[in-house]
Amino acid sequence: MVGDALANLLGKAGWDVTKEYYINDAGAQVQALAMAAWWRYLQALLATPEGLAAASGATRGFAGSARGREEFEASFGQALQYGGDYLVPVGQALAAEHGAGLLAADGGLPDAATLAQVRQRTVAAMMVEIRADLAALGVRHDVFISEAALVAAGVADRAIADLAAKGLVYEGVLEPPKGKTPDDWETRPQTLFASTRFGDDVDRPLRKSDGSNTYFANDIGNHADKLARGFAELVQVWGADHGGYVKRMQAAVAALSDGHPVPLDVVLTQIVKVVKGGEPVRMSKRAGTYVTLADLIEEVGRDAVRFTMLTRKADAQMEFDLDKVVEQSRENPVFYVQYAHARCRSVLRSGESMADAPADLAAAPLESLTDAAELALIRRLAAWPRTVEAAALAREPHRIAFFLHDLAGDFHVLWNRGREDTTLRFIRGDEPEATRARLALVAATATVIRSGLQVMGVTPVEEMR
RNA sequence: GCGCCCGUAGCUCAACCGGAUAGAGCACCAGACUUCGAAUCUGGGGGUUAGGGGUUCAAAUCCCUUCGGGCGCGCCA
Repeated sequence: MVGDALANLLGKAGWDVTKEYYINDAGAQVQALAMAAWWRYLQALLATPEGLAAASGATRGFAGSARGREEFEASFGQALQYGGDYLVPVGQALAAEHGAGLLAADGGLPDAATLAQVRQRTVAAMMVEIRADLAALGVRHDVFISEAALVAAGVADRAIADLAAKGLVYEGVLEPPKGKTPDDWETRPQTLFASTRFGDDVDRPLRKSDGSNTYFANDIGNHADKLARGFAELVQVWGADHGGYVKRMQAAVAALSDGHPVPLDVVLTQIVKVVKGGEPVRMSKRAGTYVTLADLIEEVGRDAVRFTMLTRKADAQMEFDLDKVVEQSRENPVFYVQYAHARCRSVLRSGESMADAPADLAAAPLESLTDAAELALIRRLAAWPRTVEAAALAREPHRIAFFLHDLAGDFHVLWNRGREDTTLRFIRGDEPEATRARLALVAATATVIRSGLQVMGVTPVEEMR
């Protein structure tokens, strides 16, 4: 959400923005995920007579068991890292699509090619879920980048070769971290990137002991790819748990883009702590307290979720109290702003339906707008371009939310002044020129609110009902 | 042990990256609907900006320190 709003904000401020999503579909973690999916595949397959008939070797032993996680690990001598139910449908799909075709000939574990097939299917299924969540949030990306595809295309290796050509890659030994030395620490030479030359605290490994790339190495490829596509500035939005990762990536980008430096800004967002009635909510399906983004959006609505999330600095620790958000959904500031917009539109509709509806509001003379409340609103509107620019430069979309709240407040005040003093109403039959000026002011207010809500990805409603 | 982020009203958060009396919302109290829609408005109580020290004409903001919270610290992603 922060990235989406920030991209919108930069676009509003005049940048030509491309929103990209990096899919971490390579590495040991994903390999482990694929293995778990294969386990689910066996469960689905062996539930059929054909599947049972095709089983041999270790698979046969597994077929005769309760087919749980422990039985799988015992039969194949393979530890599973993922036990969640969410891979069950993936396993069923694999069984339906391939039948017994994904079984190993010797009845053991699948070979590399088969596992790669499973991995691809699994990642695709996960991405369907992620895209659904993104869509529910109203987040759209222009580009999806696959880590595995970049690696396969040799992008990461070329980027590292580029760094090596600059003399920034060497074989070396890292000191163990002070204080808490891991039990299994053993000193060994590694392929390192000299990130300390660009302000990092220590040099960082590029290869694992088995020779494959670290996550960092592949991510260097990811950034090299962005540089190659000619972006003048890079902005990343990461969770706060990646804070220690910022310096090394900035070092890598600085090294890759020397000669034509491209800045890399990293916006860190704190993990949202979900709270219900003062107690932290555990993400546990078993305890029945599992809370997904989809649940949240369904309960309070997309606009309220987005506005609440975006009405705070990204790097502040925050609590999201479910009870309060649901209970206060009526009092949520988002409705305050949307109500102001709806009132603007209501007035403008009335203006248009007048017998002698004033035309060409943009050219209306504004001298008649002299009331303190009118001037306050005008001043606020005049600050809009500056606010957008400052918020964009600071990478702080939350400033837009606060601006909109203040702007809506100014408008509501003016509206209520008109209830006490009828000469301050927007539409006055006896004063066509004053009406024209005020409708111009209302139109400008509506335009700015609409523009700001667009940045936040919140709907500017025509009426509240 | 080291590094990064943070600590502001009872609660959730602001404060235009050194400026004037630190502001909103929620909650609480008291008022305003024969209105272009009261999902709004008006007024009120509530702060030693975690504590201490320093720099400055000026500090929530910068520096030091103590306390408290979050995150991170090779072959995870």
